[in-house]
Amino acid sequence: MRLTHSRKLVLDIFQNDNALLCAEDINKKLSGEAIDLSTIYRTLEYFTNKDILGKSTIDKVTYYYLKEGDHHHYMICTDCLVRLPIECEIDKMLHKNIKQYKFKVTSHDLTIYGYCTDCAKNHKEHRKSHG
Amino acid sequence: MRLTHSRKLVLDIFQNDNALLCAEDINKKLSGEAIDLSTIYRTLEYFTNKDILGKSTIDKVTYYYLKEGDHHHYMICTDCLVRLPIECEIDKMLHKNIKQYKFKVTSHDLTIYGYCTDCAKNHKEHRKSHG
DNA sequence: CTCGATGCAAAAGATTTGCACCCGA
DNA sequence: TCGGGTGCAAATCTTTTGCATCGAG
Repeated sequence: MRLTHSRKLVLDIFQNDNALLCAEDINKKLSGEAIDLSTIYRTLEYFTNKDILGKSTIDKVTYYYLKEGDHHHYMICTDCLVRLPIECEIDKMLHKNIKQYKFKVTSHDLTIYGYCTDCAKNHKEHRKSHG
Repeated sequence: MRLTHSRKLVLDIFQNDNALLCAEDINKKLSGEAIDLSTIYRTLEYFTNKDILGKSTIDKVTYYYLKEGDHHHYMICTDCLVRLPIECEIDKMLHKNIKQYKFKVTSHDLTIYGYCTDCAKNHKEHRKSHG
């Protein structure tokens, strides 16, 4: 494993910002020391193969995250895009389905959409002021 | 709702073939009576908004399916695209997260990916035959 | 020194959009 | 008739790839 300059930079970003990040996000966070987008993609692929990063696709865009711990799901506020992590109990939930169908699960996607406390409040006020 | 020629054709395809289909799949199945791809996309979007079709994304490609019944989630075989319906217990699973964060859920997406019994078997054989 | 890593530009592939024309209700 | 539907071409957007050069081990 070659620990090149680019790879260090990318890894640092994930370590300083424990979030879901897409290639473009990383590109922006590198404003000072630019890395080519294609290199970023290759680096993300590289770390994913090494099981250092995991990935999850939202709306045709692939987001990556540090694979410390289990996996991540979020409740996403569709107003302010804040992400609130949730504990995943999918495996438990699926248990009987998997048995019944003898299905071999390789991955799953789960995302919850809605409003966080603040945005829910604003929405109510907003709606009031409009009738 | 305007039931145009194109829309009838697309709907027919889903009714004759209860499967996951992407825009390109539909385009191919229309070999006789061609519809422009952009129209197919617009038609699929249209039916999705009308809640007649549901969609699910695999590998950056959006697949559509007839929405029989209200709230369905599926385990999808990424080899043969067969769909196995699963009972949704997300609300139960989220209960404590929602309380903790005071989050107002509006919707959620859940899809399970993996291999059905047959494809899992083929995969194993495939792997064997390659080493 | 060598081979993998990188930058650059261009390609690929799915999906969207602008616009003029067409057709179903 | 008229506003939504359609075809065509071009644009968009994310991601991938070819190739010459660079640099870590």
